[in-house]
Amino acid sequence: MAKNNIVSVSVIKRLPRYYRFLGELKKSGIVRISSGELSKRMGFTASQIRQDLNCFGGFGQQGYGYNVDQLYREIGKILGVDNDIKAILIGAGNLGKAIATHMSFEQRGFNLIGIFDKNEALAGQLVRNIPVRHVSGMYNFCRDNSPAVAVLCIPSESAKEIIDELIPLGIKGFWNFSHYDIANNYPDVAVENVHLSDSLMMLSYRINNL
Amino acid sequence: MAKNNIVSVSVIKRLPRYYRFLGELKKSGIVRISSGELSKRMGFTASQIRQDLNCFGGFGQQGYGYNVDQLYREIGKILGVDNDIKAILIGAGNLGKAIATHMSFEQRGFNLIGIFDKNEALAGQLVRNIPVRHVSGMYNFCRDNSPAVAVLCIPSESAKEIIDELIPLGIKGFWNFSHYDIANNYPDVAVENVHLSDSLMMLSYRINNL
DNA sequence: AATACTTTGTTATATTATTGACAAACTTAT
DNA sequence: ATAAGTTTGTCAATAATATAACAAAGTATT
Repeated sequence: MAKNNIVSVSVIKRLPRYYRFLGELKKSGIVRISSGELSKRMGFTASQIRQDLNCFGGFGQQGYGYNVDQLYREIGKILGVDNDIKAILIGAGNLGKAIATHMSFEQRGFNLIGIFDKNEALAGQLVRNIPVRHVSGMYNFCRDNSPAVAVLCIPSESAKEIIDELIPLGIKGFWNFSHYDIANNYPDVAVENVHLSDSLMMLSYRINNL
Repeated sequence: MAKNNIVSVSVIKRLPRYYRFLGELKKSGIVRISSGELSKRMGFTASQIRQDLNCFGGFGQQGYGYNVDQLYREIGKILGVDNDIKAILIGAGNLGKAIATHMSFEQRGFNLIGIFDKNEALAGQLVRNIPVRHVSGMYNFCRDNSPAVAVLCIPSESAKEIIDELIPLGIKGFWNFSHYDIANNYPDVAVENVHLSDSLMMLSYRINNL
């Protein structure tokens, strides 16, 4: 009973959080939950929860609520956690290495298949059992393996150049940790900017205004 | 001419981005800019830019626009980039080490003074020239150095315990990379949740819905 | 089987955020 | 000094988002 209406970003942003909380509930052995109870635990209003979920279909049942396991899997499906999207990571500095080793890519529907850096000295080094390659090999690698996503852990100066190289190679999504703002003007390309510095500055603002 | 009205989060979220773009403009040697020109470069409407800036004061001048350097410094002041907030980091795993070495804390108003981990084996190891300490020493360290911010790079299981230990020790802000959702129910504590997994899942959603 | 209770899906309302419009104030050029 | 051209700050209009309200459809209990 999935609805084909365009779902607003405000709703999409909350989906991973639902997924996280439902995962916790599952672990606790809770099998059913009402929007009211979820509301108390998550800090959203029950009304918002029901409305959010209804963007994708009627997963609940009157008088009963939602089945935790079913809802968990439905949201997982919406978020594509069972996909197997091939991804490459560019920039094997501190952050790049940490993202490569720290993130559970498989659990989120991704498969990290290649790591690149412009520094020749890093070539051959293993990160998460993946050999770091020099960026000069990126073209051939993409042609042969056709990854769909690029994780950018590079300085902002290199960003535009790398992006312009990757899009013709078929990259459909960027997970961007660089300081550079990827303009959302590439058609049919998904962009998720992380901007850790922005986040830190917002914390700074909030502390100064407590 | 600063306004004391409560500024909405939607506005606050855009401030670091303004700061970033103004920094770039400064580097390019541009000394004045109109909201219209900024609008083209940043992808916000000119109206929004003017309204955002006016939450904090009238920084512009009719017929002229905004002075890039002045505006840059004003926003910097609002974001507290010249502060010297003492911070500690907990969790010296892959991500913790990367955040410690990668982030320009000083440029954002922070001063990283201590790193802690529950793993005894890491104790003494230098990260960004700061020795990793065992978490058992956190109490004394905070009493003696009174940091105001804690960067959490720990597993979600440990999060609640660590938070409950740190708040009585005077921590006023959390930069939270753990999977745990810090409820915003601690009075006078600022929280900035990063949730990289959520971000990755949103990218997944977007790619699946291109 | 009937009644009381729960809880959803959905529509209506309220709130918040963004965009548009324009007078007032300044700049620049003549 | 004057006139023409910019561009802000602000108010008004529109759009987006979140909350509240409630009938319909179920569950649980007797």
